Amino acid sequence: MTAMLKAVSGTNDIFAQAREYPFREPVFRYITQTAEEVLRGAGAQMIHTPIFEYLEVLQKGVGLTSDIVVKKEMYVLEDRGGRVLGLRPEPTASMVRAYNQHGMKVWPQPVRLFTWGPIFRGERQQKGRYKQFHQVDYEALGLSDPLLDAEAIALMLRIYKTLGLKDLEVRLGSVGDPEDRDRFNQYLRGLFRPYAEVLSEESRVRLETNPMRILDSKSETDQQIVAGLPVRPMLEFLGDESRAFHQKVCHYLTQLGVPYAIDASIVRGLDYYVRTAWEVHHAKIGAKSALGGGGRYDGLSEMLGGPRVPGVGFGIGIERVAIALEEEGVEIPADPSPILYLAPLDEAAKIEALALAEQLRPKIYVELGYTPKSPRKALEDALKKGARYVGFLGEGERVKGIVTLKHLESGEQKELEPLQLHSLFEGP
RNA sequence: GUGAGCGUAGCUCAGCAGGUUAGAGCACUGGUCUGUGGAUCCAGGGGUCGUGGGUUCAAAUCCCAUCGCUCACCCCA
Repeated sequence: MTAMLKAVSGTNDIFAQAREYPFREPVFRYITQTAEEVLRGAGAQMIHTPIFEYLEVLQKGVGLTSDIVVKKEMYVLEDRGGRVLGLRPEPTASMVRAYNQHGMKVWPQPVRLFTWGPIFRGERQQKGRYKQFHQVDYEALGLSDPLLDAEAIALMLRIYKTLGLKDLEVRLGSVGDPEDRDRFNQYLRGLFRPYAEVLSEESRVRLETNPMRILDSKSETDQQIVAGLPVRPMLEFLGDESRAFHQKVCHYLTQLGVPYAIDASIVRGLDYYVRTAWEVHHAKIGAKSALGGGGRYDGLSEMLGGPRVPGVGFGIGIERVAIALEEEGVEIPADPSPILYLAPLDEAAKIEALALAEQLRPKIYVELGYTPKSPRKALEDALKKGARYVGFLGEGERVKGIVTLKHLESGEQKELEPLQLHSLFEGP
C-alpha cells in the first residue's frame, strides 16, 4: 500500500477554505488585485516571465556570493540536452533579461514593469518563510534618477496602505557603488585581520572574498567579535556621487510626505544592488517582519550580457502581507454569492437544470444542485450557498413547462416560463 | 546548518498508571419531514492510532529507531 503523497513541506495550497488565513485564495487575490490596481494606475505595465530561466541568468542576477547561491538555496534542474535551468529565487533578473531580449531600451524610458507570481528558495520552512512563496514585483528600468527610487518606495507603501495596513516602517539605506563597497571591504579587512585566527573558517575565507558577509555570520564566535568591535556602517563609506544620490532620495521622500527611517545596517542579500536599498517592516508580525524590500541595481543588465541599464524596483512578499493583514484584522471583501440556485428534483431534471443554468449564466451567477433531492434539502443547500433565488425543476414543472422560482428572503414564490425567467434576470 | 515541540477520522481533539470490536464534536450522506427554510432527533460512510521494530498473554498507551509536520535561531519575502 502506497502512503498518500503530500505536498512538499514549505509549499502551500492556496484555496478559499484553507485553514490558515494567509493561504486563503480570496486573501491572495485581494492582495494581487490591489497591487495591480495601484501599479497600473501609476503607469506600470504587467509582464509575466517564466518561473524558470537558464541558471546563468539567475546566478548572475543574484550574485555569486549571495546566500542564495552560497547556501545552495536555488532549485536547479536539467533541461533536455543538458542545459541547466533554475527556478527563480527572485524575479528581477528575469525582468531585466526580458527588457534586454525585447529591445525595450528603444522604448520611452523609463520602462516600468510589474508582475506577481511564485518564487522558489530551498530553505527550511517556518512562519512567513516558505520554499515556494509569492511576490508582487515592480521594476523601473532605463533611467538612473533618484526620483524613480522615491516613486518606487511611495508606490510600495501605497499598496500596503490601500490594503489596509498600518504600523509600517520604511527602513532606508544605501549600499553604495562598487567602489564604495571596495573601500568598506578594505576597512573591514583591516578591522578583522587581527582576528583572522579566531574567526570561523567560513569567515576567514570571506575576509578575502567578501568581508561584508562576516557582519552577518551565523557563527557565534564571529558574532561576538563583531559585537566587540566599533564597526562603522557602510553608509559612512559612500562616495560623493552615491551620497548625493542617497540624499536626493531622502529629500524626495520628505517632499512626498513619505515617512522613513535611515537604517545603516541594511545590507542586501543579493549582490547586484547598488545605492538605494530599503525594507518595509510591520510592527505586528514579529521576527519575520519584512513585508518587502527593494533597491537599485544599475549593474545587473551588464552582468546578463546586455547594455548598461540602470534599474530600481521592489518585491512584496504576498504571504507576509497576508499575515500582517490577519494580525490587523483586515476584512477581505466577500466573494459574490449565487443569484440563482437551480435544484433538480428528479433524475430527468438534472440535464434540464444544467441547460437552463448555461442559458442564464452569461447574465447571472447560477449554482446548480447536481444531485436530485427533496425540496427541503435543496432549499437548505441554496441557503448554505447564500443564493438569492431557488429554482425548482421537477415532475410538476416539466408537465407545465415552467420553473418554480422562490425568492429566499421574502419567501415569495411564482411559476415562470423560461422566457419570463430570462427577462427577470435581464438586468438594467 | 542548529535547537525545541507535536503526529489518533476531512477538521478540532479526547482516550495513554497496558485489557474485548478505538471515541466525541464539527463536516458529509440519508431518514425523521412522500414537493418547500439552515432546527431537532436517529442512522450511515469515513481510522492498518505517522512508519518499522522491541517488551508483554495483551500496545493508540511503555521502550528504541525512523519518517513527517510545526515553530524558533540565521537570513530575509
